[in-house]
Amino acid sequence: MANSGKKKATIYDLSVLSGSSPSTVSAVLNGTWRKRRIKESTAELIRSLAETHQYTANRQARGLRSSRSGLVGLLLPVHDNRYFSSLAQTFEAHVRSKGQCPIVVSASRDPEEERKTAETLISYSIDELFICGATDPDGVHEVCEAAGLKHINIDLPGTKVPSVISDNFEGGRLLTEAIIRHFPADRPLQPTDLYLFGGRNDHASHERIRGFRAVKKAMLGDDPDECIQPTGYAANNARKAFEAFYTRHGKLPRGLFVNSSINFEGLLRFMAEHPHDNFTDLVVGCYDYDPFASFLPFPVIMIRQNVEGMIAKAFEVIEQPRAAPRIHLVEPELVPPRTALTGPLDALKDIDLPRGKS
Amino acid sequence: MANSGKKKATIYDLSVLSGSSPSTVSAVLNGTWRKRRIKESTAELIRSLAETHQYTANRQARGLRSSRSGLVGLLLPVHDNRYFSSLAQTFEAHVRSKGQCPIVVSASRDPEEERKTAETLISYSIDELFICGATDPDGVHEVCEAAGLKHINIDLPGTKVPSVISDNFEGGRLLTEAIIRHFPADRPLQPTDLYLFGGRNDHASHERIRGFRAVKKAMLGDDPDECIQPTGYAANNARKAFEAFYTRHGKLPRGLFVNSSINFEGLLRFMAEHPHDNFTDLVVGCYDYDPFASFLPFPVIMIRQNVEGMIAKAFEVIEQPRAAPRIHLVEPELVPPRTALTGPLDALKDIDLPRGKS
DNA sequence: CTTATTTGCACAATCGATGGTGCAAAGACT
DNA sequence: AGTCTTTGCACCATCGATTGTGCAAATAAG
Repeated sequence: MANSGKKKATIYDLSVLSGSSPSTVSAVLNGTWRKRRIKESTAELIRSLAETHQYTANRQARGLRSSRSGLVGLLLPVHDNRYFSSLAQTFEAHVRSKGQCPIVVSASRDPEEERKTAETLISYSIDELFICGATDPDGVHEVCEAAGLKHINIDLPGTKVPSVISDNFEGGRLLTEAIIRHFPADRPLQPTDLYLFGGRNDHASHERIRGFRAVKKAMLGDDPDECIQPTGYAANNARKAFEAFYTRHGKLPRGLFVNSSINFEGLLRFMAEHPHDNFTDLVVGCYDYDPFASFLPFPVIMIRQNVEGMIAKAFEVIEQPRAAPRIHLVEPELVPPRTALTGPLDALKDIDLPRGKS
Repeated sequence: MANSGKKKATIYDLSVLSGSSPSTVSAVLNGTWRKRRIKESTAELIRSLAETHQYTANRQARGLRSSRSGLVGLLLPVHDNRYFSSLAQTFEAHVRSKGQCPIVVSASRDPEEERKTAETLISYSIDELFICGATDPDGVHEVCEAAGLKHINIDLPGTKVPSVISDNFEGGRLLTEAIIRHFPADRPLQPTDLYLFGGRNDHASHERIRGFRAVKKAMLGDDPDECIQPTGYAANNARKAFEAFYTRHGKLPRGLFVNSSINFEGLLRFMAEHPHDNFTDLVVGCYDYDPFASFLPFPVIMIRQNVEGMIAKAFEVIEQPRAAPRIHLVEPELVPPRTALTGPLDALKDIDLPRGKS
C-alpha cells in the first residue's frame, strides 16, 4: 500500500493561482461559465491551471451542495453468477456513457439486507437505483420512496414502480417445448419423465412453471404436480433433490427443466457423485445460458435472457417522469445445444500494452 | 420509476425536535457523545427521534468534513467473468464486514481507462483502492499516489506497491504436468502435441508460460517455441488461432493449455463450427475454474485460483503502514476433471420469503 | 459629456456533519 | 457563602463546490 501526504487541488487553490474568485473557477470548470459571462481569456487561464494541477472536482462537496452524487446504484442478488455479472457489465456501460458512476452491490436475496443495502446507497445520495432480482422489491421501494429516490425493478417485478423483466412464461414455454421435441418420436417423453427443479416463490419461477405446465399439458397430455420441485436457488439444495429422486427411482427423469444455472450446478454436483452413470437418456433445459454448459456431454438447451435489452429498456423507462407501475416484458432467446454465443465482452477490443518490464 | 417530494431528515431537523443543538445530535448519532459528556437521557431522546424519523447521516456531508467516504474501490478488467465476479463477491463481503461500502468498477484492461476510472473513484474520496488485473498497475499507482490514496495490486503485480497474486508459475507447472500425465503411457504426448493458447504480455501469462515450458522440457524433453500462442484475452482471437491450427494440421493438438476461461470459450466457438468432429484424443487444461467446463465431454483439468485467500491477504497487507512493494504469492488449486466445487455463494443461506402476492 | 446598458466578476449563503472551544449551571469542597 | 470542579451542552468554523445577487468598470446610446 501507499499513502503519500499530497492533497488534491481545490477551486480555492486555483482561485489564488489565477487571481480570480472561487466562484469563477467553479463556473469555468463545471461548464456554466458562459451563463456567468466569464471572459474567454479568464476561462482559458483557469482551464490551463486546472490541467497542470490535475484538478478534479470533489464529488462529495458537489453532491452535498446539489444533493446529487452522480452515482447510480444497481442492487443485485449476487455478483458471482453469469447472468447477474453480465447485467452488471451492461449496466456499467450505460451508466458510464451518461457520465455517471455505477455502484453495484449485492444483497443475497435477503429482504432485510436488500433494504439495509438500499439505505446505505441512499446515504450516499445516489441519483437512481436499479433493483434487480430482489426478493422483496416493494420493501426496497418503501425505502426509496421515503428518500425521494428514483428507482425501477429489473428481473423480478414489484407492484409500486415499473418493472422490466424477462418474459418468463414464454421462455418457460419455449424451453419446455424444445426439451420435449428433442426426444425421438419412437421414444417419446411421458408426463412423468419431465421434471422441473429449482426456483421458489417468486414471480419468475411462477411464470416459468406456468409455461412449463401449459406446454406439458398441451404436448404430453398431463402435468402431474409431483414433477414440480421448486428447490430454491442454491446448488446444494438442488443436488439433494436430484439425489433424492435418484434414490427413489434409481434414475434421473429423462427430461429436466432446470431453473437457473445455479441449480444446474447442483445437477453437476449430483453427477460428480455418480461417476459411473452415463446419463445417456437425458435432455436438460436450463433457464440461463452458459457456453460451457451448452457443450456438456448430454443435450443441453438453454435460455438466454436479453440482458442488453432489459437494461436499455430500464434506462428508458426510469427517465419517464410518472411511468405507471406496469411490467415491461423482454423476450428471451432459446439456445440450442452446443452453441457458443457472444457476450458483452466481445464488444471490447483486446488491446495489448507493450511493456518495459518482462 | 418514482420520486416523491420527501426529503431525508438531517441533524438540524432532529435538533429542533429534540431541543438540542445540531452538534449534540451529531455526537449522539455518530457515537462520540460520551466523549462530549452528553447526558444519557438526552442521548436516549435523540436516538428515539432518529429512529422514528428514519434518520441516516448524509455520507457526502460527513465525507466532505472528514475527507473520508467509507467507500472502498475495486477496479476490475471486467465484471462478466466467473473469476472476476467471484473476486467482486468476496471483496464485497470483506468491505461490508468492515462497515464500509464497496464500489466495483471495470476498465476493460485499457490502461487509459484504468487511470480515468481511478480518477473518478478518487473524486468520490474513496478510502482505499484495490487494483485488480490491471494492464498498467503502475499507471494507476501514479494517479493514486498523487491523491494520497492507499492502494494495492491484485492478480497482476505492479512495482510500486505490494501485489497479491496467484502463484502462476506453480499453477502453470501443476496444470501442465496434469495434462501430460493424463495421457496413457502407451500413447504418450510428444512435445509438438502440447500447445498453449491465450494470454499476452502480462506477468501472469509470462509465469504460466514459464511453468508450462519448464515442465514440458523436463517431462517431454523438448519445448518448441511454436507451441506457445499468446492470443490475448478475447474469445474470438482464440477461436481464430484454433481454426488456423486446425486448417494447417487437420486436427487440434492432443493436449491444450488454455490460458483463462475466456479463451476456453474461444475453443468452444471453434468446436461449434466443427460439429462433426468428436475430438476424442484431446485433453484440455484451463487456467481458470468453471464447473460446467469441468464436465465437458473431453477431459478438462482446471486451475482454481484462491480468491478468498487473495482478497484476505490483500486486506491484510493494505492495512500495513509502510509495506514494501513485494509480491505475495497465493497458491492456486488443481481441479481434476468432472469436479463441482463450491463457491462463495454456498455460504449464503437460501431463504424463502412467504409472499402475499402470487 | 451624461445616462443607460452590458460585461465581467466577486461576495456570501448554502448543503449536512464534525469537532474545537467556551461558558453557564450544578455539584463539591472549604 | 464563596471558590473550585465537573457536567452538559451550545456556538461556530470548516470541508469544497454551487449559485443567487450585487456592483464596479467598460461600452453604448443620446
